[in-house]
Amino acid sequence: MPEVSTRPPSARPMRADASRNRTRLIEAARLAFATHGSATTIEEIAKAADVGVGTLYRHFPRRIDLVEAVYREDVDALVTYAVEVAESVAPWEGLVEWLQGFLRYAVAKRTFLTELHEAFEKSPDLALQSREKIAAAAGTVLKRAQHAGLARPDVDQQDLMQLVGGMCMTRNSTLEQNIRLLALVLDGIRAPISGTSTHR
Amino acid sequence: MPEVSTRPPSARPMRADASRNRTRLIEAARLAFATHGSATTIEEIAKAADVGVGTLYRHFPRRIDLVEAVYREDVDALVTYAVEVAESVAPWEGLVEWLQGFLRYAVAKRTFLTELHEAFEKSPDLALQSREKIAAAAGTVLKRAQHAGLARPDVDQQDLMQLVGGMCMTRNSTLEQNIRLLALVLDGIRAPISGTSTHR
DNA sequence: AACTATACGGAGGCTTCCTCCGTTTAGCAA
DNA sequence: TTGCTAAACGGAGGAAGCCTCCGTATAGTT
Repeated sequence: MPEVSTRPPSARPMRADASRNRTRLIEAARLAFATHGSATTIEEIAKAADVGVGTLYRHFPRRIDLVEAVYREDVDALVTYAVEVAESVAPWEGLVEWLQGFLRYAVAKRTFLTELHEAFEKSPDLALQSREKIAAAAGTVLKRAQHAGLARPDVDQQDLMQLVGGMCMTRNSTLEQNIRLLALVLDGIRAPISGTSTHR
Repeated sequence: MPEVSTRPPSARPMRADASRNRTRLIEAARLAFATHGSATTIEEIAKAADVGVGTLYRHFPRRIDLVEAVYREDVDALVTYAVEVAESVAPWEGLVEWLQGFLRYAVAKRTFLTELHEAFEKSPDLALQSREKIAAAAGTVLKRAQHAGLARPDVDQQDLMQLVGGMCMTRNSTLEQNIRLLALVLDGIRAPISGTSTHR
């Protein structure tokens, strides 16, 4: 995991101080959002990173750019996790496990998700991009289960994430409740066993 | 539906001008939130109601109080709808119909829901109260289906609304997608038919 | 008609956002 | 090392929204 900037590689590489500040800003933002949610002020982040506001704005012209930088790493982690699961766990169990991992992430990052939700409102693009990545990850594990004949073929990753992602959006949901609801959803997704129903 | 204030009935009734302004403020807020979502400014609402900001703040000290006033009517309508459905439609079909009504509401009010979501963050109380009312409405239709043996008994109204409510929170969901997902959820909720599975 | 509790309005202070531009410095070349 | 300059820094200050405060107006009562 090289400490690399998110700039087009064509241009001259970023100056050392700039690159350093960029990193510190993202870390400061991550901490601040996790602590104060959407009540976080820009100045607060700049201060925590020991940098002037001007510098912050050059790196991240809009608040959402900062949110995105923080979020991107999380999304990548979820994608990686999907690949790992697909390589090491049986199809149906892999699907279940990844979805549970998703729920754990969502609950752990609750405070940050609030900020994220607001960011999505102003710039639908960010929502779209990350949504696609996550959907792709979900697709990885879902399709395996479908090919194995264990999940209904008429459900796609978009639907799945709309459902599972949605239930994380509500503030006062516990991990336990979400896991329980996931089980319900999975009952709806599981391919019907031909012949006798063995529900539960 | 009498045009009544939300004040404790013990005190002297509100002065006529005050009551009138209160009503106008709520209507202005409803329109503004529906149009501009959470970008709505307080001053904008006051102006639309043809009232000074001072007056607005006396009636609704916190932004959220205004949001709540608008929201309360919507919640009440959903509650009423649940009762109507319970009186005139068969148990399972009634459950389905009310939930579809809920989805229609959520999609139609999408812009307002954004504002609502932010309001919930700052004051969890509002979230709780209305959540309970909606859950009660859901309970009305859900319990009928359960008593008729058509819905799994181990699902409660909280879970149901967490699931169905959640999927409305995402910005880019269409009514069609939500209806489709609802069908999926209902498949998970429907009591298993003993003997042969007739899924789909 | 007079009285007063109740309500109104908007100027202004406060906070946060974001831009602009004078100052500093990293990195390079001689 | 020294000098040069493109790149980066920083924070003052204007813009915008939030909310309070208090002098003014009026509904409702006697």
